Amino acid sequence: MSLSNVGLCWFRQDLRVTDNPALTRALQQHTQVLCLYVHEHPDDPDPPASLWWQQQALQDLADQLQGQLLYRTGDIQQNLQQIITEYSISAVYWNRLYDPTSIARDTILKTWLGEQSIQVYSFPGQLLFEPWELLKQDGSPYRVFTPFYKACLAQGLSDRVIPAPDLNRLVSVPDPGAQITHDSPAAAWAQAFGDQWDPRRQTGWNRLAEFIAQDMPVYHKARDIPAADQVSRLAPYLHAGQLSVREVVAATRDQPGADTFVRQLVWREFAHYVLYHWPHTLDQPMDNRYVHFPWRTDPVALRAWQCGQTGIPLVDAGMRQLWQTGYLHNRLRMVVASLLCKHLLLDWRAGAAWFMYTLLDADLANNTLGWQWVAGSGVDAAPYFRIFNPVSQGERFDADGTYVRRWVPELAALPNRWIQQPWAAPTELLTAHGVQLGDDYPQPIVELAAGRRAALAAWEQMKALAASALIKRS
DNA sequence: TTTTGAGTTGTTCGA
DNA sequence: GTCGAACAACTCAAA
Repeated sequence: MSLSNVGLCWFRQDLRVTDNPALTRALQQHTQVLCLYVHEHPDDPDPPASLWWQQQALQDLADQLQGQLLYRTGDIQQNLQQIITEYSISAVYWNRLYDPTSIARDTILKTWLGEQSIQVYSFPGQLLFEPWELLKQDGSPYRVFTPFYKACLAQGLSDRVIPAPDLNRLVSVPDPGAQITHDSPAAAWAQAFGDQWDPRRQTGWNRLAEFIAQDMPVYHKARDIPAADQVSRLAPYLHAGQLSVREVVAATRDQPGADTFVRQLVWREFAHYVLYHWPHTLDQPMDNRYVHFPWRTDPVALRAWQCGQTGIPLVDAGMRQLWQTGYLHNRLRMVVASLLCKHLLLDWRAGAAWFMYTLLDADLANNTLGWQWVAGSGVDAAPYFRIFNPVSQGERFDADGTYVRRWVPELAALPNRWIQQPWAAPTELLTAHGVQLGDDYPQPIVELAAGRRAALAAWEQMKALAASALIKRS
């Protein structure tokens, strides 16, 4: 096989052919293009749920490339070195990522490739705006969502989508029909995902059309009702880059309800923007005072939360939905996170790690922003006094208990009056409906009013500690 | 330059 | 039962 003028398109979180600037440009510049994916950390003994999605998405991408996707595992630099020689690569193309680990890696690779006279071209593919494009008048980055959102709208949300290129000049790879082999989460766990989700791009695209027609017109209200499930469910497709955010914006443009939905897409944008400008927020609070927050360590409570055994029905329903489906409705993400950080005073980073492990859409930037928001330590965070009461939330957003009954079947027989707070129900009523608290269903792990007071007290304590630390320093 | 008002997602208390 | 106020501190943009 003679190869000349070969470009390498390195796929990362852009597992698509349409609206893929790196792939399109590589095909414009080269007579032949090699498509590559490298799974950098194989042999993870306990892979997260999102690896299941990634594996399926890769297989789907390989199908779209008529099998011509070179799949490798292990160190990226070593793989590139070998591939460059083997395939006579003269230039490398990729779409940019904005998390600190990827930036550090890509920077090193760019220098290293340059030293070998290999051209490197990187492109904007993951976001609507490059994070350094949107700044305040004074040249510094936005810290508040709404001004950021307005700035995005003022710039105009691009809906220019690059059509799928002609793929008949891809380099043939050995064994193109081979399955993408990947370490995947435990078989039984993955099985449950397969029952719920189809990670192929076309399915995501179909879901988008369905969402726009059926759900987006009422999205502003219905998105808060977890049982209604009238949300897009596109996050995993967006995270893997099977759909580009520009495609989604373009499809929703001028359709009823688009404003509210696009605002959510801008939140995704803001999350990546914040992580780019303040990479330390990955595990450090944006608000310095929170360095002094008195987080507790309580593995038993953390485990109860993870397993959906807190004895608080709405929270347990959410945590079970998360574990069983790799997905959690947005409102429940807030409710369960608030219970962990506020009532239980457990470190948001423990909750964030669990979400990253269990969510099929596990996205570092979105997850970090969300948790810091709930904890109160982040950019434009929830005020300290906003403590979600899972009973009130249940009565407001799951008034007929549909969602709780779906995921906490042991309580299904209880009347609406008590479904959100079985501990308050008369014992004889519980007995009559076959519920023995502490036996069929746990006693609540925390008394909600006391937990709220403890959270407010912890906040006062943090303030005092932060103030005295400030005095000591000055 | 200074001031002002608003800022994703809530709860409780008291009138 | 309903309703408004209070709950910090800071950022940002417009007036």
